Amino acid sequence: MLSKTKEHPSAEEIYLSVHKVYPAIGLTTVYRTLELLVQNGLVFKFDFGDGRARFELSENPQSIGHHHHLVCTGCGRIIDYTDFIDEEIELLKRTEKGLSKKHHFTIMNHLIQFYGLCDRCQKSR
Amino acid sequence: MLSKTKEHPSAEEIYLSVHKVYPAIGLTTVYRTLELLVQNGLVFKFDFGDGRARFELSENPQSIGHHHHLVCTGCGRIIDYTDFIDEEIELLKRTEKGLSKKHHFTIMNHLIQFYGLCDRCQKSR
DNA sequence: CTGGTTGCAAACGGTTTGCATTTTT
DNA sequence: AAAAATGCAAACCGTTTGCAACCAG
Repeated sequence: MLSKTKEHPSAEEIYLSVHKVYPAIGLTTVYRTLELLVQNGLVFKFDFGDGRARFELSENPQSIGHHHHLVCTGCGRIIDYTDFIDEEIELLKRTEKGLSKKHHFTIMNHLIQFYGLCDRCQKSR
Repeated sequence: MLSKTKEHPSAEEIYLSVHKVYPAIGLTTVYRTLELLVQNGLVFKFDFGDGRARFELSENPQSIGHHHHLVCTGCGRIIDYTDFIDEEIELLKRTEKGLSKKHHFTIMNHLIQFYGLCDRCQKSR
């Protein structure tokens, strides 16, 4: 029913792609369905601060599901990085385990973002 | 000019508190000023996915400026945690250094969020 | 006089909601 | 027939923008 068309599709992008297959479906239904899926942990909802929510299926193999970004606070550019992931994952696993136990949370995903200024924005000041 | 009234105040909360001191100021000016400050790296802008942006001064001593949260995807509850921070900081410092060099980013802050279901939301399903 | 800052009100854009209709059981 | 799901249009709400008034140099 939900095809994975993009890395982090927005609700509207999901609507458009689903609409191709089921032209009868409306944007409202997409929103309502997404809300359900998110509440049941089947889909994750992220917010990169660009005004629209992003969604992603959580059925991925473990190796995926890491959301590590560099966000430029000057121009809003977002860079996905994959460096140092191994070390990070190792620590994150431990941290998740500890946090789950202590706060009685079932952790299903995580988001790591570094904020700063990209090369372009550093020069332009 | 900007008083630090809360951990992560929204634009409107900032407006209200500034407005008490300078009743002449308008919400628009707050937004415009915040945008400037964010672009110059003096203030950080976060998004917890609740529809409004959150801001925080970046003039803090280094030990602060860590934004580590547990976010419940069921009910939206946000828990600030401080466990495992030391280990994380150690890794983050290394990661930041590497990323800065490789992507020519000046990293000034970071955000770590774990998504999952809190104890309440696990039961209610 | 010129350029920048401000507040107000209107516009904007993604998301949510009310409600009548359709579908499902 | 009752309950659930759907689409449409309107409402919502945080944020942005156009514009005229105001202020600074």
